[in-house]
Amino acid sequence: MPPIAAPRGTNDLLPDASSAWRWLHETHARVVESFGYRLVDSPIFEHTELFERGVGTSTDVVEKQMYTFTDRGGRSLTLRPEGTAGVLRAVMAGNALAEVRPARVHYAGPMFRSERPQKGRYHQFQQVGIECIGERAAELDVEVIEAGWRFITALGLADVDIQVNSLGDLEDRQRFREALLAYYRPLADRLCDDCRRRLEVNPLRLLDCKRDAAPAAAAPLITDSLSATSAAYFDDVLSGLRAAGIAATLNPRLVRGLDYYAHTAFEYWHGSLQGSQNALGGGGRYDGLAEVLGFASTPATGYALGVERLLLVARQMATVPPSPPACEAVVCSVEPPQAAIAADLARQLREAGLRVVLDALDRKLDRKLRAADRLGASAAVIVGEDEARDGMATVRDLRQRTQRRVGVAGLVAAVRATLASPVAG
RNA sequence: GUGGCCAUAGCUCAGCUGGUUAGAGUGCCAGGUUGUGGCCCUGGAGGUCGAGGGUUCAAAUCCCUCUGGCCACCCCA
Repeated sequence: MPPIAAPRGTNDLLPDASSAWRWLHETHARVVESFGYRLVDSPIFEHTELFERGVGTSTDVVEKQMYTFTDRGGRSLTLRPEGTAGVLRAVMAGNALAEVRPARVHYAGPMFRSERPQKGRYHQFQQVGIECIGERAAELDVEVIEAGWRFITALGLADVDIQVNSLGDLEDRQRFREALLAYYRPLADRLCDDCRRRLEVNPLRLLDCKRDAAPAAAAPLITDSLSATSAAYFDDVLSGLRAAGIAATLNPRLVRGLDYYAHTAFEYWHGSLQGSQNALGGGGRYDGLAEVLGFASTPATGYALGVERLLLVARQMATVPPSPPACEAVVCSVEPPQAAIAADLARQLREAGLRVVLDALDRKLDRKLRAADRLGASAAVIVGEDEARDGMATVRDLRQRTQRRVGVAGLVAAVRATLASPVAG
């Protein structure tokens, strides 16, 4: 019988990988908390309706990418395909806005989409994100874009390309959609299959056809359809970005098709990401979402970033810090009779706050010291027959290859001193 | 969901147009005499060649199906 494999499109995080993840999550929390964002967590599954309404029934995500199941009460539940809808629901349901407005929250966790897996795209993937809920103001859009940019920069990823656009409000977009259709309909015969489908389903997507860029070149731009108010709002965002010293590329073809999106839309691009996965993540203003979910109309803005993609680039750029060693010290017995003493010394060191591995296995000391090396320990505590008899322990500095014998009472101090000693070479 | 490439030891890979007991490096375990490591030497364990079926005297090698990975597209993080 073949061993059971991991399900398709999932990843196991073994220790080296998970330390990279911890680094990323801690960096994200540190950066966005410096902007006053606080951590929230919402369920990994929700009522299917939340995503049908919150992501949009006609989108691919909802049409064919959701992991949906029926629970024992006959309710339809879905593993979350994205974070915003659930976090917004949680914040609104918890009435957090009654306390502080806007509410600034961040989150991190797994999302699920059953798309064909590829590098940087999985069935279960992780996102980190922030949401700023409760006010419509250009400066908040700028704040969100800046926070994401600072985070990516803190990971050591240079050359991030921020793409921004404005989708205007609902009326602007309606007007634009008509202009777009008026332009594209006469060209229908010359469009690729995908684009003919987009013409019906999601006209805004026509603009970034990858097969034939020619039709889009002369197409109308949303920026030309913006009302004076919307245009002014967008100008405020752009000048805010400039004032914050953030270089952003104006991209009039950057779109989001859903009705509850409004005004600012943006993506973080990185040159080393190829083809269809050029974005590290993106975000924008979604003033209409709360209402769609049945809550009081509430403006909001936020971003979501793909952890696998960030790490893909970080590994490529070699900015991921090395995994910390498993422990600081290894306690080795020399022969089986000293095993109990060694275990006791290990316990004392742990109680003093050190990270300690006990090696009381029945094998030769040289193997134990070699294993201690591989664990990355800086110190070894050796207990043999002599030490046991005299109530002593040998504390060895594995980096400097020096050692001294100390009384058991002075062990913690001696190990601490060894760990604090400078690394040779 | 559509199309293409791929799948050999824990890891990285070799194995010519089908031919006997499938190899290397690395890692792992052990030994190089008495309780001292990152190097070196020696030995050992570990693979039903992704799974199932077919062609053949003979399949890791050819054919089909499935599973998984990668790439392009759709879409997205």
